[in-house]
Amino acid sequence: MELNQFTVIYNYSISNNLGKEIRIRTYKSQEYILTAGEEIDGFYFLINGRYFVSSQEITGKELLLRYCLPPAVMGDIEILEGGLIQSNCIAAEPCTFVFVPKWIYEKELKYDAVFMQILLKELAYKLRTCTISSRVNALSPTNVRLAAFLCTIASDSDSRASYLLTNNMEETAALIGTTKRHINRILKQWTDQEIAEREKDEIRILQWDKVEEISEGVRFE
Amino acid sequence: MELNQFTVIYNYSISNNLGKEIRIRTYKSQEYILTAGEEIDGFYFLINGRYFVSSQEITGKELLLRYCLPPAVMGDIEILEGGLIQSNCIAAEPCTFVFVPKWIYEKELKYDAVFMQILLKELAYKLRTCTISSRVNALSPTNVRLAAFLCTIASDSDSRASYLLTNNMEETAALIGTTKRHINRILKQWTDQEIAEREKDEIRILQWDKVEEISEGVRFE
DNA sequence: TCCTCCTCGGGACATCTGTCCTTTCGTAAT
DNA sequence: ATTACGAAAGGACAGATGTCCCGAGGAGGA
Repeated sequence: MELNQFTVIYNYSISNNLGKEIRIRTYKSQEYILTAGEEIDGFYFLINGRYFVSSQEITGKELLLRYCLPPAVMGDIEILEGGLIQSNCIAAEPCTFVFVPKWIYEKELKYDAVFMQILLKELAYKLRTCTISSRVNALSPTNVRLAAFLCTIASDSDSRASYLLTNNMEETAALIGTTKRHINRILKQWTDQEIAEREKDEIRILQWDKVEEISEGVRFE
Repeated sequence: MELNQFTVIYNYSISNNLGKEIRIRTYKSQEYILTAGEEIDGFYFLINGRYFVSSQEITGKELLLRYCLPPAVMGDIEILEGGLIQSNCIAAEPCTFVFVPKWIYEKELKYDAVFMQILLKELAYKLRTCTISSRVNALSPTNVRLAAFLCTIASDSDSRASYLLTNNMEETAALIGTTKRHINRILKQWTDQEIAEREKDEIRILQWDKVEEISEGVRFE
């Protein structure tokens, strides 16, 4: 898993006496890790926790782009293109990163095939999923997106029980490019049709086959 | 410009006697270069022409993702992630590519830092622009998107005369995630307000400052 | 010239979706 | 226990947007 990444960096750190330059950085839940518009200082390799990436319009509106689990890399676009930070990255739970300062990359890692392969895979993955969610958000109405979202998540983990927690609703809404209000509207329809039911602070899906059907086969992966 | 890419590949081709494996491939306007779901056979480096990339939903609906000018690379996601072709790539005008078979990449280029840097930059660029258009499409109403689109294009070339040709309308609509009908609706508003005017088969912007204003500062780059 | 076909602009309509606001409910402090 | 605050669900409304469709005009063939 994430050890691959760590291994590469670790090897470098000993073979080049750079161990003291590579740091572990930790963030509390909800803490901003990167802020759009600021200067990037290096690569961040997530080895523990979960963060989300959100992109902001000049107008202030915001779109949640994706959740990231280990292994994930922050800072790649910025360092490769030499620009400012593109998106806000916020810890969704306590997060631990291996931090590699930019100058180490410029001096050493830039010419390391293994390290570059890691970056390439990460970028290819991000680009593929970004393309998909862009397309899904643009083309499918919200109920399809919501169903597709649930099906996508459900195929990862397999506890097909209660995915939507009321707390997540706002984030879920942002992730599929809509509002909490509208999610509620759809959920109301579903509960009326007994596809789902509400409980204290969670929404339970009763008929996955219906949700599957609503999703029209659309997925986020 | 695109010679950088060609140079790397060219160097390899002589130093490794691979010249005969690297081919020039040409496509006619409107010809499919890559078709989603098929197997990828190598990298394609655009050295001449223009193509567009469109992504298709299972449902058949389609979203135009971007136009590509030289230098641009096709096949990166697929080869790096080892999957099938993700999107349709269609020549918008006659196109010339340098084609590098997959096995040459696997055997040689995979370990070449310069080649990998090219891929990294290309991927970073695509990811950045994909993120932006995803966000803009999701958050801004269509009139803002259209204005932003025009402003983005206008800042590239500088003939601020007649950007929207009636022929392009369908594509333009797909590119900003809407329908031709709706573009027409907006254009009607603009002509009523004398922001634009229609001519035979083109739309001329009369007041760029108004378009600028409508765009709310949103851009696709 | 006339007919046919095709495309384009735009009318009519339905519906999707966001915003604003009210009501309800639960929690925590007094 | 009571009160006050805040969060959540959902009603009402307006606006944005897609679909369907029709009439007009242009291009090409008979």
